[in-house]
Parts: sequence; C-alpha cells; structure tokens
Amino acid sequence: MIRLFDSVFGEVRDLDLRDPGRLSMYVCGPTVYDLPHLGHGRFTLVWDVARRWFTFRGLDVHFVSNITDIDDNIIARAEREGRTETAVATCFEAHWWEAMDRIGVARPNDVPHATQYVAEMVELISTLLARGVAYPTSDGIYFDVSRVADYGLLAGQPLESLRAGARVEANDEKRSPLDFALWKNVKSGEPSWPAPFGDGRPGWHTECVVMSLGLLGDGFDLHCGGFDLKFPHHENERAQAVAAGRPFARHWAHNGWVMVGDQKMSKSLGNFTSLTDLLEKTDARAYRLLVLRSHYRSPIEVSPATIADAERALGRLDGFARRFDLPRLAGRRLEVGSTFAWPAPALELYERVARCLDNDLDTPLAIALLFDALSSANTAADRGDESSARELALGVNALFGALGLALAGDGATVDPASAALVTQRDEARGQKDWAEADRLRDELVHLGWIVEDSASGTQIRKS
RNA sequence: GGCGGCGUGGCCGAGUGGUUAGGCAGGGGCCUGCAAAGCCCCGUACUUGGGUUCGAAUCCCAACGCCGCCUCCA
Repeated sequence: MIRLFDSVFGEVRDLDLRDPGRLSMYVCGPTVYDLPHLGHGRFTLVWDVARRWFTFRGLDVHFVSNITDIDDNIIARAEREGRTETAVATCFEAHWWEAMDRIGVARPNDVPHATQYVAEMVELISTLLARGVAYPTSDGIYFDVSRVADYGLLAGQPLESLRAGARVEANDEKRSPLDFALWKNVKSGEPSWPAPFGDGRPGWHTECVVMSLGLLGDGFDLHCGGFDLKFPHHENERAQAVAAGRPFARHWAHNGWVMVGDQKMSKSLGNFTSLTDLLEKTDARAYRLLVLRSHYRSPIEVSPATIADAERALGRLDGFARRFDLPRLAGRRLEVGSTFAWPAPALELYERVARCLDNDLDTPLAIALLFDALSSANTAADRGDESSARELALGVNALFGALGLALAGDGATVDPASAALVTQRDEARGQKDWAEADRLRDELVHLGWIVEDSASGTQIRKS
C-alpha cells in the first residue's frame, strides 16, 4: 500500500485509488514566459520520482501535466519584445522540454495546453454563472468564494480568517478580496476568445480545473504541485469544481521549495537561477541526487556547495557502476519492478527500500540504504565474493534506476594513442620499471585521463 | 493579525521515546611499487529553559531565532 502525506488532512494516509491498480495524477505545470528555474527543476524531479516509483511498484499511472501558454506574463513579455504571445510561449516551451530532457524527467502521458481548452473553460464559466456562483464586473467574470461552504479547506483556515489577512485592493468591484477572476475581458491588442459573456481570456485557476477534469475525469486520484500553489491556486481550482458539482481530486500533495540562502526562490524576489544555467556546468544527475537526498516536503538549499557535494557523491556511484560494469538504466523509460530478477540479497534490499518509498516517498532513507548496500557490495567484492557482490550491485542499480538516476558505468571511448600508453605502462609495471610507469601515468593524466590500477591492469577514464 | 513549518555533529541532510541514518569534507589504518579506487576505524550532534518519564534530539509548556502562505510564484 502506498502512503502519502495529504495536504487536506495534514497527515500521511493510504492512497485510496478511484480504480484499484490505476493512478491518475495531475501536476500543475509551468507558465512558459521565461527559462525554467531551479524551483521548476525541483518540482518536476519530485513528481517524476513519484511517478516512476508508483510505476515501478506496478501501478498503471496516468500522468498529466499542463503548459500554461496564455497569461499576463506572456502578454507582457510579448509586448515588451514586439513578438506575438504564441511566439513567446512556443519559444519558452521549447526551452522547457529541453531542460526536462536533460534532467531526465519523463514526458507526461498528456500535456494539455491552456489555449486548447478555452471552449471547455467557457462552458465551465457559463455553468458557474448559471448557478449564481460567478458574477460579472467591468473587467471580467469573478468567482464568489462565499458560495463554497468549505472554502479554505486547503488553506487550513476558514474563509473569515483568510479574508482578515487579505490585502486591501483599491477600487474593486469584487465582492470579496478573495474572489478571483475566471475570465478577463478582452483589452486591445491582447489575444482573446469568443464567449457568450464577452470576448476575453481565461484566468489561471480555471485552466487547471478544466484540464485536469477533462483528461483524468471526475474524482481523479492525486493533484500535486509546489506548496505555494496550495493557496490560492489549488483552493480555487477545487472551489470551481465543487461549485460546478463535480468531484475533484481525492488526494493533494505538495512539494517544498528551493531556498537560496535563507529565502525561498521566487519570482517576486527575483533571486532565481535558471535550470538551463545550472545544466550548462553540472551533471544533471547531481541535481536529481540532491533532490532525492532530502524529503520532498522539505525545503532544499541549492548552492554551488550543495551541488558540488552531490557531484562528488555521484562520482562514487559512477565508480561503483564501473567496478561492476552495471547496465545503464532509467533513461526515458519507466522501469517496472516485476521485470527485474531479484537474487536474495537484492530482493531484501528492494523490500527495505520499498518500505521507505511506499511510506510518503522517503527518498533520503532509501538513498541511505542504497549507499549502505553499495558499501556491502564493495566489501564482498574486496574479499573475493564476486557473485554475491554483483547480485547486490545489480539490485542497487535497479533501484537507482527506479528513481530515474542512471549510474554511469560505461567509460569513455579510449583513443588508440592513449590505449597504446596504457599498454606500455602495463609492460613497464610488469618489469617493475616504476620510473617509466610513473612517466606514462603523468602523460595520460596530461591527456585528461584518471588512471586507476587494478588486478586486471591499468584502467583509465575521463576526468 | 490568522494559518503552517523549521532550528541536528565542519557542511548538506534523515530520524525514532531506550540499539549505526546516509552523503560530503577531515583524521588514522589496511591494500598498493607509489598513487587512484575500495575497505575498516574516529569526531560521540540534536537552539535555550522548564516539565512528563526508569529513560527525550524524539512528548508537553515557555522563550529565542528563522522561514513560508494569506499578492504573481513550483
């Protein structure tokens, strides 16, 4: 049984699925008006890991994540740069997928785009108007939050206390500061779609509720996103579904954010680093390992120091993969646990790791167990027990693969000149000509190789 | 003001009422011609002050410090 912290109940609960064996999950995706930043990297990695693990455990996962391709920020950027909104969205969506590919985030089963669902949004807004839970103002259609009895469920506080903390908005026709725009009336020069209540464009909160229900159906299993989306975004999505009489997500899960120093990385603070920049100078797997080493609900510190730390740890994993010549797993493919043959020591490891991950995705504990197993395998190999060492190593590799972390066992191709130096060095060593052996090693190092001696002779790899 | 979270060894980062988290860095050792890799050992940590308990980093109370949401945000 998979258990996950549910944001509504504030506790870890059994994942109670709509259809046993099948899991429908929706993750709020990006608004494509700028390069993806580290926060995007974290949430996509967290939910990619979740999806991979659920799949590994045998669930048939239907994973949907959207692209918001129309909103104020896109319009503003288009205007500033003299491009069309479509051009801006297309450009940054391309950057998005490039980054996703590089950090090894598997593509969702469906990627709805907001602009493709406008007709359904218009329909929902019409329903809400007909039911009297939405009302027009001079600049659009608003949702009346007072009409949803349990508004504040996700925020964890009642409407009245939310209202007390809301900032005062000057000169507004809104009935409550908490009411939100379902539809924004067309302004000159801005893209718009026709609607019986006036041409315009949809509000952000309306997009996700329509797309999630549209692709996953009423009462889908799991709705995920960053903690900062819990309120008001998810609250408002839910409010619309409830007001329209449609069962919404059965479970809610939220991930912690990326910290820069002591502060949250956020748009308003302008302190974000683009994921694209990070990937320029870092092995993308290091970011995945960094994410895996802390719990998904905890904040993580991403800095040159923590990234470097993860890179060194990754180096150890890669050395392990080389030692046992492990097959490279976990690319675009989602692994399924039942397809692996688990020898006894590996099976025990799998069961222990599964206990951690099934329990609210405790990846840090799982990683700790995997590092322990790695040491055990090395120890076994050191004392000459090659076969059980290898069995355990294969298990470690399969489990890292399950989490989307490919251990790199395959070395770089060795050019003939370097290969010749290796041969000469082995000969020199055979004759105990240490001076010559050291000279040849220096030469290889100079060529950019890391030189390691082993029982089977000189091994080199790129540094 | 309301709601929520956090404070762990040099750094990152888990954790549970009583037995080793783990990684990285550092020190010592084994192995090795030397090195690298690997293995073994070591630092005996838990913001502060009370309390509950045979026993608390883990539960309760208080204090201090920090962060977040209530506005765009993943």
